[in-house]
Amino acid sequence: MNKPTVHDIAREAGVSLATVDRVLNARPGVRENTVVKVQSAVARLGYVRDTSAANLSRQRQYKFAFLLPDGAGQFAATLRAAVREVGKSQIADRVQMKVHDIPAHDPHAIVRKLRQLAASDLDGVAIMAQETPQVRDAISRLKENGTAVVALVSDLPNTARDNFVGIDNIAAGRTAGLLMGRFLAQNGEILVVTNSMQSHDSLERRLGFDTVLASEFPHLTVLPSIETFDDAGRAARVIHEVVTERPALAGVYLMGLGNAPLLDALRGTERLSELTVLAHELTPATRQALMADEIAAVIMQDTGHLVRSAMRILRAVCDSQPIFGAQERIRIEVILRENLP
Amino acid sequence: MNKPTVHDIAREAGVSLATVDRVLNARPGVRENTVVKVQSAVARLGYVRDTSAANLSRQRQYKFAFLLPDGAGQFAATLRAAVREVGKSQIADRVQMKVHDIPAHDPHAIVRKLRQLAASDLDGVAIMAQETPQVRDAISRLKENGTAVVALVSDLPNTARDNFVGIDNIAAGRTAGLLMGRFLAQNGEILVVTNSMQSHDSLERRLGFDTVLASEFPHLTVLPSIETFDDAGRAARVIHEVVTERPALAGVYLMGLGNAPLLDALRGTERLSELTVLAHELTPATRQALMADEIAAVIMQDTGHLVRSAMRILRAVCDSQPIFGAQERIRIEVILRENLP
DNA sequence: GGATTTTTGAGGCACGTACCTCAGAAATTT
DNA sequence: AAATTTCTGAGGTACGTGCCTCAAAAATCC
Repeated sequence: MNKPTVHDIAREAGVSLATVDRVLNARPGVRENTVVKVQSAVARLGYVRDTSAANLSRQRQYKFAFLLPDGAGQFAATLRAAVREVGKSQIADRVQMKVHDIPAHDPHAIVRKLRQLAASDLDGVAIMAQETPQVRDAISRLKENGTAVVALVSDLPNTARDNFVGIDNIAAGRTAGLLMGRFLAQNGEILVVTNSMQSHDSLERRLGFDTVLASEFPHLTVLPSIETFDDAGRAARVIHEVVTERPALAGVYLMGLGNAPLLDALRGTERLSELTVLAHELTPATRQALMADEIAAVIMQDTGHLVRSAMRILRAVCDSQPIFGAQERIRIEVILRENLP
Repeated sequence: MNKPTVHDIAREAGVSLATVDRVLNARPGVRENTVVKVQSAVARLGYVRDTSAANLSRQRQYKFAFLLPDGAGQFAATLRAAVREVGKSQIADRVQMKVHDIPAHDPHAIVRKLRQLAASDLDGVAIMAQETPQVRDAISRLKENGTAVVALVSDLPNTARDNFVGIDNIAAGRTAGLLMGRFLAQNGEILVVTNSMQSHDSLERRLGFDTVLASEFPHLTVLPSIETFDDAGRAARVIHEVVTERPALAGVYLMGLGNAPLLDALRGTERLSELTVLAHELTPATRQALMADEIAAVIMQDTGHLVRSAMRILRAVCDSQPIFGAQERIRIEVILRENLP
């Protein structure tokens, strides 16, 4: 009752090992008739390719690069750590992962990096970046090169990327909206803050947030989004202005990355304790704010899942195997003070 | 710059392959001095054992059994499905997992099953059961037999089990308490329902729930727990009684398994829409209730993670390797209508 | 029916590790 | 210094699969 091997298949199908091998690896030179015989033997015996042996024999080494923005605060740092972590546990499985920093706001530098990587013998790239024409072109070039590409965290929908690994941002915005509505029973205004409304993510999150609040919690008014453009000073000024000038303010939705300075700015206004604050991504700053009851909830995506999923997808694309989309959907996690991981 | 192999280590350390092998597998017959030489070569070259090749060569087959209660409703069904799912994806990695049904309320039958399993050549057992003296003894016998044992979902703290795989139930109860408190701004009473307060899980969840509500939300009063003892008729009667006789009732916390009949009972009272309901575990029933806005939130543990974690721990115990506790901690997930997976 | 093409069989080497034996070197004891 | 014990080296086989070659068999075409 042992695990069947190719030998067993060969015997069962009444063919030779070579033929079984040809069928299993979809190599040409086997009659349709014989293919069926082998496949039915596979099905009958419940044969499953031993990936250990297969990888060993094939001597395959996957080389993947993770391109992460250098200035995106703690979230990118967590992601970097996750890549290293997953990478360590995967060297035994012949996967090599490397992090490359890219400047967040310099498309040309990103393109230079991508071109440089295209020259090396890379099997796949996971990239977290804003979509610009330059990046689009560079990704097309990578694909022509035969490199697998996935977009990480932020989708690049109009590029040649093979897949997107990240949460559904409309649903994330809807989740934030639902939480905000349930937490705030009284009338009030909601402030929405993001780095930049240029990015797909922010647009989608805002869309989801507004949709839920408008249809189900009409007692809450959502103010126009404030953009910080990664400028802590500017953020502090604008936040201070809104919080002091709007007594009806009841909630704040921090939609993007780089929450630490925004939380500091909110603390500076001395009204933080009366506000219901929602933020994205669990970082040291948001964790601390959660524990101090300054933030009501954090909506996050598990960086470990992100990295592992990206890796699995890159590998599947490299082996031109199908991708199980359902398995690769990244959860939108809601973290409160009491279920902090 | 390729992955170093044992050969490279041997060359680097100036010893033979056999010696490297003896050091790597902690076999006797190597001088301390030489051991150090080999280990430093390993460190220098960054050698990592190729698990594919190792497993292949060692020809190891792990055989694990998952003992799940037969009558625990949809959650157990989900768990069963997860075992099969994970099992399918793991046959390639030489892990064989099998589900065995055990009657939930018959300790003697459980013991019979365990004894029967102890006789077979099993490497590990994951078991979800209530702790009774009989079960305790049976687990001790399994351990003496050299079988790895983990408790699944419900801990068996006073047994010889190697580990517990499941959520921290006090924290889960606290999370429920926090959600209930935040969702309910007005005064009111909370009904808590469980199968049986005999189980560790229910006690711990109730403890966490009460602690948070008492200390932070004193405007809410928690009523004594109602036990259903898996009896749908009884549950419906008691729920109906409480809901109709207590106009101040504002929230319901369904703490245990078997939520479908309880939800039906609540629907029967026609007051469901004014109540804030929290439940555990995502099942078809709770999913549907979430989508219909009958339940405010579900607290769940990912069955896939449970099974995978149990599998990893069983394997680690079999290989007497260390267990990375942090990685194996099961998340307490909060699911709302909008972040349904 | 003969020539040609397609399909199949037999076998071998490789991958990196585990585990075995046996001889010989080195260290230790007598 | 001899005898004994403890280490070490050299070499082998095995695991299951991938991938290759070469010849033989079978099917197809003319």
